[in-house]
This record gives sequence, structure tokens and C-alpha cells, in this order.
Amino acid sequence: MASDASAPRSRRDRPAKPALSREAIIDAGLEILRSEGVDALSMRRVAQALDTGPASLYVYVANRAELHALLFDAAAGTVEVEPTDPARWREQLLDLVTRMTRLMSEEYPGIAKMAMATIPTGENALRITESMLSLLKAGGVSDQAAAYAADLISMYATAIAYEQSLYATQYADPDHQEREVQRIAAHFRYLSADKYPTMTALAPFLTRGDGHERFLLGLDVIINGLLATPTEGRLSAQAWGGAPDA
Amino acid sequence: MASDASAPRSRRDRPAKPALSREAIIDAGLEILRSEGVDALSMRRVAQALDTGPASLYVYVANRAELHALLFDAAAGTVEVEPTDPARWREQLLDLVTRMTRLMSEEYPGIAKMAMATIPTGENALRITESMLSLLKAGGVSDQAAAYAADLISMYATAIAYEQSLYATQYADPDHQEREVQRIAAHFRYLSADKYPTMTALAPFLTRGDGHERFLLGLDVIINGLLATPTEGRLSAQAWGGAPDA
DNA sequence: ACTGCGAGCGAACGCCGTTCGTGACGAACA
DNA sequence: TGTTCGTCACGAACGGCGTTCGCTCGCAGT
Repeated sequence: MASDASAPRSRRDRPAKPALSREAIIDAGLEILRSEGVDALSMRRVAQALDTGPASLYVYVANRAELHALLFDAAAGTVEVEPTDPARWREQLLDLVTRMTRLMSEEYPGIAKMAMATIPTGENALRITESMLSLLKAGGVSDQAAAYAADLISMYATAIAYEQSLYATQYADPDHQEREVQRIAAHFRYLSADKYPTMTALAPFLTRGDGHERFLLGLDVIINGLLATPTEGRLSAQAWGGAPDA
Repeated sequence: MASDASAPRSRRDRPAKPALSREAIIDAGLEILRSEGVDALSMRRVAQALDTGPASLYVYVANRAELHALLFDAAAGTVEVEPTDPARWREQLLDLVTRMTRLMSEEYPGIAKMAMATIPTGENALRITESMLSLLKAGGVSDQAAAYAADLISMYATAIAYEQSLYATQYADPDHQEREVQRIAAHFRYLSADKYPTMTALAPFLTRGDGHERFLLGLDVIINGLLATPTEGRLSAQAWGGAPDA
């Protein structure tokens, strides 16, 4: 929302300090999130950025959880969705989920934590869910399967982003990160082959591939599984693919 | 040396206090986790349960993160794995993952948060991973696919448990929880059909099914997807199903 | 009997989320 | 114009957190 220019007088027309508002709080929060990560995002830190005390925020925001929800949806607003093209549904779906994940793991590191803690019900999150459902329907997925798949895929994107953002913040130095992977790989190799026969045998495979490759493969597995799981399988038709009853 | 009757006696005056140890700390932590949830699990709370100050814990535990990792692995120790029976691999896998999820969402509510924050590398976590890999291999999954699937399935179990434990702690009253679901369902129904056509059309499906049913269906989707995704698909054979090169 | 060591722990530091009471000030009203 | 009133801003405080510092003192080794 743009600043209101129609009101000639404001509480404090001093240009020195932009009036406190929900938008100002969200903007400040996003900036902190982007530059300092989610751990730095405290009420006090946001208040400090707005040159005020933490108590002042509570006029516009009920509590920390609400601030987080607002910030998440504001961040989600930067994800653009394109109209569904049925011929390219799978490609579009992969692209959408990739951008969601990138947003949560790179652009606003740590914001995935917020998405895990609450079901996102903000306007922008709904816009993304709408697009995802539309793409799934274009792919010929049944109503019930699409509804559940949207949940599953969102969860996947969020969990992946959460893990990746954790590594990114924990090992800011890429070399350090590489060394950590090597350390774990070595750990696998020294395991007792008696106790962990499969693991030792598969050790080379356990640490293979970079994050993005693994992400795309997981997405493929989910989508293929969706298409391969019968709409009325061994579970009740009502729960999985039947008609709504309410 | 109780010289002053009004002054509290020193802790040292007390005789047989169970000596502080890593095990005692873990036991106390598990008990708090079980009865009060992960949010109550602070260094101070554990110290209090052991009738001491928080500083004393740091002799045995490096920091909060290490305590969490220790607790997670101790909890994982209560999950029993049975020998792989190739004929029943799928059933056994579902059972194993179900028990993992139940552990994290019900028995030790909130412990899933710890599993998301670090790759579990404790002895008991490895035992479970070993079993999972063995079951996947018994199901005819390729080496590379099994290695990745173990990751994917663990992530799924953890994320599901995390969500469920959050609801459980947030809405301790089951009625309240039910009402919350209804509230969200109503929210979906009142969405603008212009902006969210697919969502409004699918609204009845979006809130259907209880947690456990959804959990099992997701697991089915993942396993089916695993079997349906070609070992050498559109991605390089080296990354997905090829032989190790190291 | 003495000594060195290290476990145990009291106290403190600097964070955190949240609440309370108060003061300032524009708007409405007399 | 003067007065009241409601609301926003905010200083201060409360109770909690993780972690560190340095002291005390029981005990093992001599």
C-alpha cells in the first residue's frame, strides 16, 4: 500500500520519522530477514530498525507469531504465478515449486521455519496454492489427490528449504560446508560393517549429488507417485477419490 | 557446617544425591520432553529437575544443541527394528515409518524440531536408517534411489510429526482443534471464486481426512513414485542409478 | 598431612517476548 | 476558546532464556 498523500496533516508531519504502521513494520522485518536471517528477527530488532521501543509494535501486531505470519505472506508475494498452460503443467509445477523453495532457502533464509509452524493462510500463499491446484488438475490428477498433493508438495518445498537454509547459515563458508559433507561421508565409511551392512555398502551413494539435484529428483518421485497411485486404491474411495459429501 | 539456621543449607550438605552424569541429564531431559513438551526443555529446566544450576550441565553437555541431539537419539532408541523380511518389505517399511512418526509426534512431542535442525547421526538414528535402507533394497530399489529415498522418507516423517505435534500442543483441547479445522474450512468456502476458482471448487477436498490417513497416503505416494521413477530417467545415470565412482 | 585438580555451582551478562502505566496530542465537543 | 477524551508511542520492568566466569571444596594422589 502506498503512503496516503490525501491527508494534508498527519499525527506527526515531521519527515524525520516515518509514521509507524503495519506496512513499515513488515518492510523493516523483511529487510532484517533478508540481510540478517531469521534468528536476528526479534521484536526488539525490528523496533530498533524503526527507531522505537518494542512495546510500540504491539499496537499493530498482536505478537511474534503474527509478525512471522505477516512476513511470510509478504515474502510469498514476490513469487509470481503464471497462468496454467495444460500442455506444460508439469514443467510449470516444477518451476513454481523451485521458485518457492529458492525464496525460502536463499532470498529470505530461515523463513521456512515460519511456514512449518503455521498453515499459511495469507492472500499470497493462497494465490500460490491456487496455482498449484490448477496445475495438478491440468495434469489429470483427481480432485482429492490434487487437494492432498498440494499439501504434500508444499511440505516438501518447505522442509527442503528449511534444511538448506540451516546449512547455509550454519556453515556460511562454502569450503567449510564442503568439509562437513566430507566429514559425514568419512563417518559413514568407518561404520561397523557388521552392525550397518546396508549402510556401509551404500555409503558412496548416501552423500552423492548436490542439493538442487536431490530436490528435483524428490519432486519427480512425488509427482510420479501421484500419477501412479490409483485414485481409488486400497483405501476407501471416500477418503481418497470419491465425491464430496459435505 | 550449618552455622546459620535461617540460611538455606548448602547443596553440598545433602548426602546421597545421584551424581550428575550425561545419563542423568538425558533421563531428566526425556522426562521433561515427555511430560511438558519441547518448549519447556531448557537448560535451566533440566538443571532444576536435577536440583542444580544450569552451569553444572555444561560439564557434560557442550550446549543446548548437543543436548537436543543426545535427547533425540535417546528417544530414537525406543524404536525397535525387526529383521528385514523381503516378502513383507513394504509392510515393514510402512510400519517402521509409522512408529517413527508416532514417536516424534505423540510420545515426545516436539522432538521433530530437533531432527529437522540437524542430520541425526547418533547410534540409534543410524540403526533406523540401516533398517530403512535394507527394506528399500529388499523392495528392489536401486542403490542410489534407496540412498536418496531414505532421506526423503525421513524428511517426510519428520515434517509430518512436526506439524502434528504443533497442532497437538497449540490446541490441547481436541474440541478446540476440531473447531479450528472447521474455521479454516469455512475460510476456504468464503474465498472469492474469481480469484481462487480451483480452490473454491476443491474446498471440500482440502480439509478431508484425518492426519493418520493423510500420512499413510503420502507414504504410498512416495513409495509408488520411487518404484515408478526410472532408475536412469531423464537425469544422468551417474547421479541417479549408476555405479559409484569413489 | 598436604596439595592439585576438577566437578559443582552462584552470580552475572546480554539477549528474548510481552505487559503496564504514563504522557503527548489531535479530534470532538461545550 | 477551553476542556475532555481516546488513541498512539514508549520507557521501564518482569520473568525467562543460553552461556560464561571464577570461586569453593571434596577427594585422589603423594
